[in-house]
Amino acid sequence: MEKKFDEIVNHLITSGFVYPNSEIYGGLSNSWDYGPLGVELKNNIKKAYWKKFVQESPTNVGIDAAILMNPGVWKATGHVATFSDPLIDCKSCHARHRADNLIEEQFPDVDVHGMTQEQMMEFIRDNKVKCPVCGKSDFTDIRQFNMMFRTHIGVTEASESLVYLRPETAQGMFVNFKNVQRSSRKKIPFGICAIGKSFRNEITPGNFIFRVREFEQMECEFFCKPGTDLEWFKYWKDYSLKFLESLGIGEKNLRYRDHEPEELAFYSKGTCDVEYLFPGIGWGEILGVADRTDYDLKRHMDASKQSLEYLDPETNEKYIPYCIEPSMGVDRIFLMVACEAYDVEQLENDSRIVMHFAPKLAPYLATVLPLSKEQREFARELQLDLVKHFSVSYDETASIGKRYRRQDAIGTPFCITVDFDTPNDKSVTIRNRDTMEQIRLPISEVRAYLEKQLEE
RNA sequence: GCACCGAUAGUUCAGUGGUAGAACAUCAGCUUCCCAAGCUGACUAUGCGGGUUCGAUUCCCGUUCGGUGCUCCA
Repeated sequence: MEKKFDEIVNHLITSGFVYPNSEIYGGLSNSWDYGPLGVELKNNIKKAYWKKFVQESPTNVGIDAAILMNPGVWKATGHVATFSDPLIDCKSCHARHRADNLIEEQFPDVDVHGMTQEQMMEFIRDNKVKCPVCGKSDFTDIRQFNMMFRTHIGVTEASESLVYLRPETAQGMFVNFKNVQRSSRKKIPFGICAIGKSFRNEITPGNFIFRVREFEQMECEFFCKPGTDLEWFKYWKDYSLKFLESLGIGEKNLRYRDHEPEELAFYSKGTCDVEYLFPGIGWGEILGVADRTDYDLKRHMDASKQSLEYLDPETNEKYIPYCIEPSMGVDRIFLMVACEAYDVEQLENDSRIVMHFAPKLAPYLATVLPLSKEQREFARELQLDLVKHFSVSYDETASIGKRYRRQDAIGTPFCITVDFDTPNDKSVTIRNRDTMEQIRLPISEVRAYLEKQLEE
């Protein structure tokens, strides 16, 4: 059955995965909260990332850097200057344009990049640059849209205390390059990973949690010797794609997309996205692997006057490492996993929603259900025993069939039923959501069984 | 940011310038017990703020949120 994006969103909102932010006050645009099920799923995604990129990687280590950083960081990287667009509106038809693009398109010989905002405005006025939509030349002033959120340290709002909410976690890794290298005694090549919130004042957010202003990133800055960057680029590209596949995403719904030279970010020599085919929306970026070269470390060296060079102990060579960055959005992976898992099963007279999460991602790995309330004690005891090791819920209301369906709708892979025989044979029935198979297992073996399912 | 469209229980949908209905869901009781059974009952809604009016959920204005298109996407 064809999946509909709106229905998936609706299911996520009504069943406790995601809520509209500050809803009782009318909400805050493009802000979402994660509910009881959502936070479990999200944590499981992050756990899977950490396992794959840090714990199972012989080269990588992790850090957790602060959201607020010395503003010098963002001046050095070019984010303060470049991370903003000079936008201009046509007074006649209200179309919005980028001032630099307008000039570039109509006067290809002019070097817009060297122009200040005032110079661009002057140029547009003097040369009667036209609005490509209506052809008139009547524009508002240029307004800078800096995408970095600002706040202040201290109680006074003096400009000296201006700080930014980080627009990417990456810089926490770059500025800690030396600390990590020294304290962990890592040799090039090695990587630093982090999971954390980033903030961007997007002009046009939308599509549920796909593009939001506050989001969570999982990034890795992998440092290698200049000249080896291309092969590492390919390595992390493949590694990242395999990671997504390990979350249960079908191969046919994933693809690589190389960035064209003109769409490359200001720091990047080459970028390749991995995209997912969202139902009803189309291909959307899930992660990007970028060759950031030595751009960041070099900028930080220049600005901080600190050496971030690496001394190769074998060759006694000194160099600034190149950096390959696989970067992905937790919220986008969340949405992708939910879309992939969502399924509407047609039955004879009605239908039911089934979320086919991989066991390691499911909000609840299992639930314990007493067949009738007579088995309540046994069932509770088993559940309390299992929650020491897994996320396991309990439900005793309504018929057993209805309870199975509830668990299907939130993607619980295993239902453990305590029945009339359990007190005698000390066994329970485990139902598999995907195969619908039921097996009878002694209570003492349930834990090992679930353990095994998690590994697969 | 601009233009257009929309907003009624948790969900899907009725309806009305004069007491807002249903189904499903949820909860409780009875009953049954391995895939949404049944019966009885309970809970819950006109996004927010103004205006017109004797009276507005309904008409008008603003706003918020969402959707679509444009623009943008480091």
